Amino acid sequence: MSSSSGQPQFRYTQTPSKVLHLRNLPWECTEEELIELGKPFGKIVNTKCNVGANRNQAFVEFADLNQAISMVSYYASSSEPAQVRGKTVYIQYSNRQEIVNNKVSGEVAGNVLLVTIEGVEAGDVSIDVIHLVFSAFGFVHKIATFEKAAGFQALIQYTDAATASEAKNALDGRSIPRYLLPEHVTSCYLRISFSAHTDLNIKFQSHRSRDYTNPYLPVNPSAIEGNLQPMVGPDGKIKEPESNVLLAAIENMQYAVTVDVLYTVFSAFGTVQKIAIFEKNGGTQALIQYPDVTTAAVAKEALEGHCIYDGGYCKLHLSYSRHTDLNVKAYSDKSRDYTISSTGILSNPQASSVPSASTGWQTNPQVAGTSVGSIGMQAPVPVGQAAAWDPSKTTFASPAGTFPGQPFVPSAGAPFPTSGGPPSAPAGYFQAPQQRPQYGVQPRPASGAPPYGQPPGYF
DNA sequence: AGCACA
Repeated sequence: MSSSSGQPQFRYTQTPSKVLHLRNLPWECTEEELIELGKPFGKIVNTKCNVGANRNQAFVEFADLNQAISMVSYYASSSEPAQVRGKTVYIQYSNRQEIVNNKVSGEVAGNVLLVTIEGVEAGDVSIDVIHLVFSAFGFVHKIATFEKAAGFQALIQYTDAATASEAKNALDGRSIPRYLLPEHVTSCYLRISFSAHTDLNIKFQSHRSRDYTNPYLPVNPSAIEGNLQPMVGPDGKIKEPESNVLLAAIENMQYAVTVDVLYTVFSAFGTVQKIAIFEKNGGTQALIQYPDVTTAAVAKEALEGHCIYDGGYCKLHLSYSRHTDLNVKAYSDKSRDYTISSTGILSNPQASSVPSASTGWQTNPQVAGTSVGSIGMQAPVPVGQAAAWDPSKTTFASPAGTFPGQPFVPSAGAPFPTSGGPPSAPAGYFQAPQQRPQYGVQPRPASGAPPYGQPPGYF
């Protein structure tokens, strides 16, 4: 029955809805344009474009009813009509209270992108390359990569949906630049949709996932990076290749870090063959040699960013050295060679001449990009300071060799229990080892610290 | 210029 009387075809007094119905939109009006239009009035949580026979209608849904009311009210009394691309847009409340089943998942704009990288295997594109590519559009908060039936995929979290949309629009269907890819990769197309996620839960920094907002997130010890390709850093530079020798830059060195201390810390992961400590660029660095790359990699992953002492003291930044075999003095206050039979060392504890391990090392100044937080540790105790006190410490002007008879004990030379610690429990090694009571050493700054025997308040 | 499930 056609009713010309009765209900009006269109209601002019519509019940407000947080969903607005837009008409007379330009051809293929995008969601971004709708968001742009409605953004001044509130938060748009959903849209539906290209509605109607002419596909020139749309719905936008605000988070709050009052936001929709404010938009309708504004344009009801405005002399300037709402416009998209210069076309006047007519706005009214929708007769529904929410947009239902707006789009298939993947079309709803969100701040997290789901990126499928076609034509490659997981090992072909590093997370650093992904980070580099997607950082062009804004700060990338987090990345998680995984392999599914669809192929190699990555979730990339931006600050907001607008940034994610920009990246999606620019990169969807495009290929990662060839120079960022291994040579055998011929094509590498990105298929990008929106993820339903809003905040990724990254548990570890690893070769599969990153949280760039949380530098204190621990590195996953089991996530050793593959050695297939030279890794490209976030800045596009090639990372140093793996090595059995680690370069440790020691930051915030408030307490003395001696050969013995380093030996203890790094022995938790395997046999330490050689150690050399030296000054570089005003800071203290050390080279630690393991028998093999794997051990070094485990130690690097586990220790990077951790502090030898609680309170942020003596923070380690580890990278791979270019060295493979250190040429160090068997025993000095700055170096140790544990591969040499201990008997010979004992017989000649090197009483005279200034130790010179601080020179002659080509060192790699770059430190690993990821900085990770300290692990829980007890009060800063300058362990090892007594047994391996460094007399040539920068500001303390004591001539080398004048320190009386260091009770050096080789191999067991670390002044506290060493070795045998399972790599899975490096934390135990950061518990400040027991102090040697006979020395009565109290924690004190390494720089300018008096040797044992000096009273406190020496400065 | 006028309400969307497919």
